[in-house]
Amino acid sequence: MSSDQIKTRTRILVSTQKLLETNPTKAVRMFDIAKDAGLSRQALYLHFPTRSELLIATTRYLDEILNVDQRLVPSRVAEKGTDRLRLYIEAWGNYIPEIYSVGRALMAVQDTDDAAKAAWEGRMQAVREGCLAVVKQLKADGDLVPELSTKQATDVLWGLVSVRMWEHYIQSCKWSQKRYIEVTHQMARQVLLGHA
Amino acid sequence: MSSDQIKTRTRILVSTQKLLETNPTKAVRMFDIAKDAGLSRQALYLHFPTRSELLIATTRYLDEILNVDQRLVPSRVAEKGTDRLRLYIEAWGNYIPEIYSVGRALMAVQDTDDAAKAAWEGRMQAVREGCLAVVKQLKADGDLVPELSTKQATDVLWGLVSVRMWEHYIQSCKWSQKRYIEVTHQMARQVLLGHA
DNA sequence: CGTGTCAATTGACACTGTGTAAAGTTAGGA
DNA sequence: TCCTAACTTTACACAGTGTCAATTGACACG
Repeated sequence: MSSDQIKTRTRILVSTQKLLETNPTKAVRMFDIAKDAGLSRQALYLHFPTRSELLIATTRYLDEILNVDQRLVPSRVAEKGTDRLRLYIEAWGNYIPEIYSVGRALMAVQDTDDAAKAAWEGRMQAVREGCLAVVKQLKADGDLVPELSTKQATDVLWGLVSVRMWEHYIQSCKWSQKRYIEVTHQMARQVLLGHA
Repeated sequence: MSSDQIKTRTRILVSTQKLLETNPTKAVRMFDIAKDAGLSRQALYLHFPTRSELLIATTRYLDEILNVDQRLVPSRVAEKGTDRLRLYIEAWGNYIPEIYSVGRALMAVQDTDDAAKAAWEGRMQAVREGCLAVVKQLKADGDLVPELSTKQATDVLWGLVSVRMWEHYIQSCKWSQKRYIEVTHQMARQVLLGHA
């Protein structure tokens, strides 16, 4: 009974992710998701109160099955700040493409839905925490360029690793994921450490 | 007759800009614009075929009355590449806040409207041209860091001065416009020239 | 003075997509 | 056998965009 409910719910989440992934251009409607998950549009509302909540749940689900936390462990345990910086950019930067489709949909509804806005901002705030930790360690190591305050440095790094920047390099500039990581790392070093 | 038509059209454009500016949070509907411009919602369609076209026309109108081209002249006539870089960042970076409200609305409909997408991308492509010109001059001066190709350097500068980055620093990080310009300039120097 | 034209109005309607509501179906478990 | 949970079908409310037809009011021209 309960395990069956979980199955349907999961099926919906999987369908949502899949459709967002495969239709980067067209809008994915509740109807499309329902069809793909094999139930009626109305039945979706038995599991998720609104489209926004469904999108939010899908990002959470992705975070879970893709193991964000675990991916960030290597950077967190690095001893040197510079290593931590590199590992953080690699981990998060390589995670972005996996959540981008859903993230994009979530960003799109932020203007019309407060819950979606809060969810996405919370998500991004967590990224900022990661940046802050990196910056603090760089500072402790005496590697942080003196002109930048901790807040400024964090905000700068946060911007460099933002989803929008990834979007810019990958979509608008057609860079490879590999180059994106390299250049972002290079830029972060140059700006935060004052040299390559 | 004709001048009267132009007046109404302009009134609509002004209302559109004004409403987008004053309601950064809420969606501005055709009804709202019509009310503000003092005519019926349907009458808007006598001047603009769709909401997207209205938004596009509004950005063009803004470009015109705010004199983008003229603002970019100083950077274009600079003799040294480094001066050109600074002047470009100042001119464009200080222009962004003036078009942001409309640009934001235009970005928001890109998923659903191809014309809007093309218009905005064209707009951004023009910015890229500006970046390219800056990079070429830096390279001609021998000031460009050797690791970056012209394309790479252009894409990087393009990203640094993108509307999304401005949004990030001004909205998410609550930076002042002044600091935004300073830090962006600093970052551009560091990344493109290899030093501050 | 009448006529034509043009901007705009009013009222009605089609369409899309989200979300709600009610009544009925089906399968499994006590 | 009865109950319950999950789901279905049908129907509808609502918002917002875009279309259409008939009408009005002003103004210019001969």
